[in-house]
Parts: sequence; C-alpha cells; structure tokens
Amino acid sequence: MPAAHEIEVVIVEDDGEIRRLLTLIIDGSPGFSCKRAFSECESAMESIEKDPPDVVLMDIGLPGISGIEGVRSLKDRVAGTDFIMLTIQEDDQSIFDSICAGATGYLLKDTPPADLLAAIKEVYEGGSPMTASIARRVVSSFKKNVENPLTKRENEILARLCDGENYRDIAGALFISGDTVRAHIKNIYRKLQVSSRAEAVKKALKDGLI
Amino acid sequence: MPAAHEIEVVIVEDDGEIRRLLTLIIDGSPGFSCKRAFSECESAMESIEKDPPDVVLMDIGLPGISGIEGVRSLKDRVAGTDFIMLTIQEDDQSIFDSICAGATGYLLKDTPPADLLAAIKEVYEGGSPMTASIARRVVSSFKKNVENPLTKRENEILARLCDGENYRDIAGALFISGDTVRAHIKNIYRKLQVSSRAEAVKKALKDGLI
DNA sequence: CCAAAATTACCGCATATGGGCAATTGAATT
DNA sequence: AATTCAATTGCCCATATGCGGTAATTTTGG
Repeated sequence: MPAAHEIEVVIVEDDGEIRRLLTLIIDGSPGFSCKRAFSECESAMESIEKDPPDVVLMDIGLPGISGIEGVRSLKDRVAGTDFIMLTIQEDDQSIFDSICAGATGYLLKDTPPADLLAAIKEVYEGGSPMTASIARRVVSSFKKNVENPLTKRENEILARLCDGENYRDIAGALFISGDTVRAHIKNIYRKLQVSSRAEAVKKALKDGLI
Repeated sequence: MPAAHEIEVVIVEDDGEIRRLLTLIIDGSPGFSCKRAFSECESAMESIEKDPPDVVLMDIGLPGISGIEGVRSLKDRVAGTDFIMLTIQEDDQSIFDSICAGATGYLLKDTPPADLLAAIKEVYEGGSPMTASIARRVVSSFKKNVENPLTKRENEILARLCDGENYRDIAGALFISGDTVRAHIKNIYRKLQVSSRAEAVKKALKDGLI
C-alpha cells in the first residue's frame, strides 16, 4: 500500500452516479488515490482546508456554493492544491470565471477515464490541461483586436494619462506647453469616443492600447 | 498529388539547418505540405500576405523584424492563418508578447517531429498547442491574486468611477450626498494607494477589483 | 504637389476633482 | 461596559479638468 507518491484527489460533484464513477476510476488506478468525495461545497471546503489534497476535481454546477466560488475562497488558503473544473459543456463565461478564480484545468464530464487521469497527472506536474477549443479561447482572449487609432504622440500622452500625470507634468516631460497637451487629449478623447480621463484609461487598458 | 486537404505550412526560421530539417519533416509527412521557407520576416510577410497558408511556423529570434512583430502585423491581414511560435527556451515575456500579438501556439524548437506535426494539426483544428508549463503560466496570469480591501459601498463607487461617472451622478444613483461620495473616494484612494481617478481606474482594472 | 492630418500654441470659463478637517453611527474588541 | 476603529456623512477651498473656439507650422499620403 504505497502512499508517498500517490496523487491524492478529492472530488466534489453533486451527481451521486458520476461521483461514484469518478471515485472508482481514480482510486482504482495505480498512482492515484481518492478517499474523499463530497456532494456539495460546504463540507468539502472544510475538509480540503483541514487536509489539503494534491488535486481537487470540482463540479461547476453545484447546489449552494458554486464550484467557482469554492475555488475562489479555497485557492488562496491551500496554495499547494490544484483545482480542475468539471462541466457538462463549454461555456465561455464559466471558463473565464473559473480560471480567474484560480482553477488550473478545465475538463468536460464526458472525458474518457484515461484522459481524466492524464489531466490529473498533468496539473500535478505543473501543467494546465484543457480541451483544445478552451485553450484556443483562453489564448484568443489575449489578442489585441482593436487597432490603435492614435498617433505616436497621442499614445505617449495616453500612457501618461493612465499613470495619473497631470497636464503640467506631461507638458514638462514632453517639452511642450500645457495647452498643447490639452489639445492632444481632446483629440484622444474624440478618437476613443470618451469624454473623461477615467473612460480613456479604461478603454486604453481594455483594448490594450498601451 | 493531393492538395485539397493538405495543411499548407510556411516556415520562417533564420537557422538554415533547422529550416531545412523542419521543411523536410513537414513536407515529407502525409497530410502536410511545406513549399515555402524563409530566413527572415520581410520577404516571408510579403509571400504570406499574397498567398496565406494554413499555418506559419515562426521563429521568435529573427534578425531584422522579429517574429513577434511579424505576427502582429500579419495576423489582422490574414485572419485565416494560424501562427505557431518556435523558440529555443521558454521566456515569460516572449510568450505573452507572442500571444498578445496573435500567435496561437507556442513550441520549443526541440519538440519531437511527431509532436510538431500534432501541434500543427491541432492549431489547424482550432486548438492552441503549447507546453504544459506555458499553459500553466498563461492560465495563472488570469488569477486575481489581490484580495479586495474595499467595502461594499466603496466597490460600488469604484465601479462607477471607472465608468467615468461624476460625483453628482454617483451621489444621485446611491441616494447620498456628493460630499459623501467624495469622502468614500478619498478612502478608496488611500486603500489603493493612489491619488487620482485615473490611477484608481488603472489599479481596479489591473487587479480585477471590478 | 496638394490636401489632410498631426503637432504645436493660446484664451476663457464652468465644473469636476483632490486634500484637509470634523461629526455621527455601528461594529468589533477588549 | 468601555473603547477603538472603520464606515458613513458633511463642508470649504485651491486647483485640475473638460469644452469651445482659433490658428500656425510640420508631416504624411495620395
């Protein structure tokens, strides 16, 4: 009965059938161990915090505290534990909410047993298993898809606007008059279709203009 | 000589040896075709834009225009083409610059031929192949690791600050006086360690406070 | 080469903003 | 029960900001 090198897994899944099945697959495979399985988040969270496993398979659609909320509050307290979300179908919002909450992997419930075990092993070894289409969505979300309508000078000023510099300081740094800075900023606002510094900063950051 | 279902690949790689090797591997494999290989970005970009292939293997460390720059300017013009970056070693900055530029995959140059072909096939089918550790880094970058120091009221006001609402409108929406709004904002600034709306917006967006 | 856009600059004005000071309430801790 | 601290509310003032208008010079693109 080896224990040292087994990957300890905890399952949180409300469907009793699926929970039993997952437990059997994992606990029955060499190198893996699953002695704890929960049907809801509350008791699972208590147990996980008390005795952190290596990996948690977390259902997204749980009654009560959702799996995403569970990950959010647990992730900071059990830093060494990785979370793999389980879901029926891919849903953009759930995916991003999950990874923002701290989930490391994202799998569909109908993932074949062999792939499931491979995914658990992969997170344990520092990877982030996910389906091909989810990976693409995650990567695509980084892409700056708005082409920058501003000139070089305007971008320079926008960057300083975002840092909270006032007109006078910007003027001093760029060796132009404060009024010229204002003129540029008017043009920036017009091109970004905003009418205040706050909105400009928001747009600049969201669209990756700086 | 089948053409319809072959994945057409273009290689941009300055090392002649590696370029030849990659070309041989790809063009010699059924289902893949590589008739164009370049040693630098300039001519590659011209050719790729004129006749867009399915996939481009792009070296990151190119003389002249870098591979990242190449992807950045090409990606918007040849929407149907996917880019896989090739690199000697994993480097956080290069990885994120690449995916922000529009690269879909990210592989090490010592990737075995079989894995290379699998990766090309994967991007062609809508995935985003990358090494396990890169996937982890990409996913980790989403994690909100700053816990929110603001009260409910302050968060509500911060959200409106980010939308560029002025004090009076915020006051009206929350049924409090403008002066109270200002007081809250002062506390928000103190907690976020900023001293202007622009900086607060930037911090809120960067740290995922809203 | 010419037209359009970018960059520079100035004026005036109404309002928004940030900083300092202070009081009350409510929750938490001692 | 006493006390402390955070949250909420409020006011005054100097300055920053946004907006409207005008205009000269330089750069860019067709």
